[in-house]
Amino acid sequence: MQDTDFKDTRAAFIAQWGTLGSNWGINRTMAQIHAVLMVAVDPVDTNTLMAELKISRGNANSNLRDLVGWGLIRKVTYPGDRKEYFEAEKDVWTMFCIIARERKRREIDPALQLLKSSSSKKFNSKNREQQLFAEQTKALADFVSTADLILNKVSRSEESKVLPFLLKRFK
Amino acid sequence: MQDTDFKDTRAAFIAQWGTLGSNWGINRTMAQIHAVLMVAVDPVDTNTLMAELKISRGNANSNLRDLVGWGLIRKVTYPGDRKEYFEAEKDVWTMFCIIARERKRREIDPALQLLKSSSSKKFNSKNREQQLFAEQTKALADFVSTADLILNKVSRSEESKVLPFLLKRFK
DNA sequence: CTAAACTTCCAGTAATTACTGAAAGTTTAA
DNA sequence: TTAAACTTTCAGTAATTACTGGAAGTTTAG
Repeated sequence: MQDTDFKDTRAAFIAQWGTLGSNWGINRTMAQIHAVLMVAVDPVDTNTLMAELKISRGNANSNLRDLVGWGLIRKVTYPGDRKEYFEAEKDVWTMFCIIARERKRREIDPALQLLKSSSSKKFNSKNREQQLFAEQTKALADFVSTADLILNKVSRSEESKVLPFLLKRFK
Repeated sequence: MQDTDFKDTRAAFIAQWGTLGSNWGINRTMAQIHAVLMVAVDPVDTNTLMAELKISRGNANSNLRDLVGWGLIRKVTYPGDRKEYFEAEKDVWTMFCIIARERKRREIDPALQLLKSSSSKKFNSKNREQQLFAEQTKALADFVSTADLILNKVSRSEESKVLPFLLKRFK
């Protein structure tokens, strides 16, 4: 493959990863930085990212901070070099587990708490509206709890144990 | 439960459902309309939604259209009444399957197509950068394919067959 | 201590996304 | 065929979210 073709392929991948992210509530730039780091042979410094993605220092800095916060990338420093470099977790299963756990913590847990507290109130059983509300929030709470439990457990398992098993069961 | 308390509980639920939606790339209003309809005893008309959520006719109309497009709600009309009413699919498992299938179709499929085409290019095996790119996009493509396959199969199963099984296996 | 090399913060601005409201369109009943 | 009752569209605007760039902060070497 020619270098120019490779550049195009790589650029398309980075762009698409950005789109995917933004469809799932993650900002485009953050997802793109992640994409660049995932396919980088060596750790990359801020200036290089700024140049590659044409973004400002502030933007790069804050998205890098967020990615470190997620645990999807880490800072790397070399002795005698003051610059910070960044490298991504490259193992796809590990990435999946990190994302699953973080989204659980940040979004599912609070929602679940509200669903549980909503559904466990003392409702007026003579009131059809209250009854339906109780039923529906209970059903949602149960579903989310169960899904959460499963995801939780799956994301603590080894890929080699979970995926082959699920595939066999559901393929 | 007093009516005023119930109103608060219901309002908190609707607000939270909106937040949850917006964290997952679905606009707040659309999620809130969905919440209102999920806990509504009878089908609801546009004017009622506009009043409850304090939104304009245009906003209500376009979000209702989108929800119908997702298959999460449907139009209901009554003979001799010109107004359109809307009711939500209330079964939680059915909702989950609808959402899973739609997001697959709209987002996963296109991403997967790019990942597959990226990873299957003829790379220069002497070039370390191209090699890593090939490996990484292949790993992503494989993972997404597998996850997609599983989700696909799960979302076509009956809740009563899937969840108890998964729970038993992973609890 | 001081300056160079770098990182972080943040007020202001740009870009994106969502919403409004009025006008145009549609359907139905008489 | 008309007008009332309703739905849809869309240009303009508001709200939200993301980004820029410079100023302030931090670290390190000499």
